Amino acid sequence: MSEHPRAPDTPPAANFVRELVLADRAKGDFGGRVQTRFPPEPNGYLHIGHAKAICVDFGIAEEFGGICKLRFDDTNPETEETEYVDAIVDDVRWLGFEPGEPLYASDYFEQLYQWAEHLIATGFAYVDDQDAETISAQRGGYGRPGVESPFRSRDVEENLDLFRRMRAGEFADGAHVLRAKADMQHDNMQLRDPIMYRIRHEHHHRAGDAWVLYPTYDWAHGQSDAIEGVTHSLCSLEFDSHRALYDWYLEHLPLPGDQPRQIEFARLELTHTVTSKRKLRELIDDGLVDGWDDPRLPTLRALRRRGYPPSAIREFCEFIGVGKTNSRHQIELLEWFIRNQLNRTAPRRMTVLHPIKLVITNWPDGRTEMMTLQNNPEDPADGIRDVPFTGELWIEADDFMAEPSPKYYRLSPGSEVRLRGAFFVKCTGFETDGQGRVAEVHCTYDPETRGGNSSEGRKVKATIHWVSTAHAIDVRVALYDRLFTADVPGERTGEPLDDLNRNSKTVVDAKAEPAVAAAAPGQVLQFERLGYFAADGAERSLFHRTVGLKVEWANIQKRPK
RNA sequence: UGGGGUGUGGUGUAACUGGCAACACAGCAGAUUCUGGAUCUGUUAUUCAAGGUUCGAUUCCUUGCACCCCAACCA
Repeated sequence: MSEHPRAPDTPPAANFVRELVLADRAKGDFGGRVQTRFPPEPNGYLHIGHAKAICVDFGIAEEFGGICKLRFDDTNPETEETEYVDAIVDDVRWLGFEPGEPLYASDYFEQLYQWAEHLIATGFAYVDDQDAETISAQRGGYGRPGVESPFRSRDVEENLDLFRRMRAGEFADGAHVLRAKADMQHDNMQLRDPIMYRIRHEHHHRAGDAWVLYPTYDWAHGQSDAIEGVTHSLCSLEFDSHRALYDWYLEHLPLPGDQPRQIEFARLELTHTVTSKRKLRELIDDGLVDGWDDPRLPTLRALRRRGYPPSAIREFCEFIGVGKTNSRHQIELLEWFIRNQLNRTAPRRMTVLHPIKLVITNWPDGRTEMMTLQNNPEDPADGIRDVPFTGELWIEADDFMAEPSPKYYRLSPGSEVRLRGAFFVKCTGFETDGQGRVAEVHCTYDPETRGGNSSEGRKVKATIHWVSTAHAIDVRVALYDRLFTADVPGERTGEPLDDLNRNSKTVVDAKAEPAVAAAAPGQVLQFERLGYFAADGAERSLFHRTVGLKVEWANIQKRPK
């Protein structure tokens, strides 16, 4: 792992979860043990928001010498699939954590059932015959008490009988539910006799057809924690009001060990993107992006394809900390961590995205010379390579201006620049095509500057990249812009898609130096002066722009004259 | 409408449980540079509001205000 931007000997940033765990240990709770879990529902792919949760869940456990397990919260057979299970395990591992053998809430269905009977027997649960609408209406509202179900006083024997027959499959979906007998007057709506079981004649991705009775999240979650020996059950803020119910269930059960503690923290949100499963799915289903691994998406699969190093994502997550404040981090900060990492590790190559021809008029006809360039000036250990140089090169269209604006110090008539690692060249003229666009730039080179330095100490203000036209290889480069133009997609209208950037992807045909052909699938290169680019995992010669370099020039142009 | 949570520069996060409000990103200025990158130096800017307690309040008290979550047989 690379070094953290924080000074190495400063203690880890304060973090309220860490402090709560510390306090529990000081009290001797849980026998000093720390165990957490990462509990995704296998109904979609993991995204950057999950990455933070994973870092927190695994991170806290690791920090205290405890363990963290991956548990699938697969209590709803309608939406869950094995495909997602495999992808999630894979993503967790890619991020850099060892999920071990995954656990499944569905493996606890029998124990959950037994505990449900225990609750019935002790008078804390009952079978309700009413439909969802009626139950919802009886629940009351904010500031209005609920009214009790007419089935609430059903006796234990009848409840037990009905519940067993529910399990046996005697009833249709929705005919009965099992409810906790808590408090219909409670200020916290979660405690107004919540549903524990619903009947679903549905195939389960793991349990198969063994059950028609499925536990709800609230009934399954804390109990699963208890079964596994979880000590600290970390979840996101919206479950705050569920904590009372989490505790209620646990307090009414003969637990095998200590009662786990739920702690809520703020999830990660980023500007210019969305993480809701519904929106993500919509983008894909409507063909607005090319699939779950489209590099514009915040899914882990997409970020991986785009070339984001997992270690940089982890550093980012550690850096932003853990708190209870709802907030949205600027995507620029994440990108800073990505660049910071890649700058040290990505080999440099030259690729011209928008080529125009540069002709060196005093270069000997037909001559090729090999220029030696460092693979990474930030890491001399990365070695050197030879790049073929000739009298006809591709250079970036942006690197020439027929009428240079103030402060522009690349190529323009009469100016001299350095061709990276090669020679100084002086512009002597240019040709335009029929529409007045620059088609070809002419220059002369100074043979005394071979390697890129003038012997008499002459300086140039700019260095540009180049590719010999005779040796260039053709590559396709996908340039990505923000998927959403607004910081907070949907903030104005309530509909994120209203802020969709319709031009978030541009694919250009580019010219690259020969060494680019050797890029391994997934490898990230720095195309000099342009940014970082990841070789596609499947399509050779396709590169995805991971992130651009910072462009000072853009700021210069923005400044008032 | 009842309950719960949260408010610190432009953004995000800290401040040893009352003692000079700090760090990072972004911005600006300069140095340096064979990437207008990176690096280095400097710099602008912050405690939701109003009261109170106190020698002293981001921290404690009171009252407001703003935002988020909760009335799925989703998680």
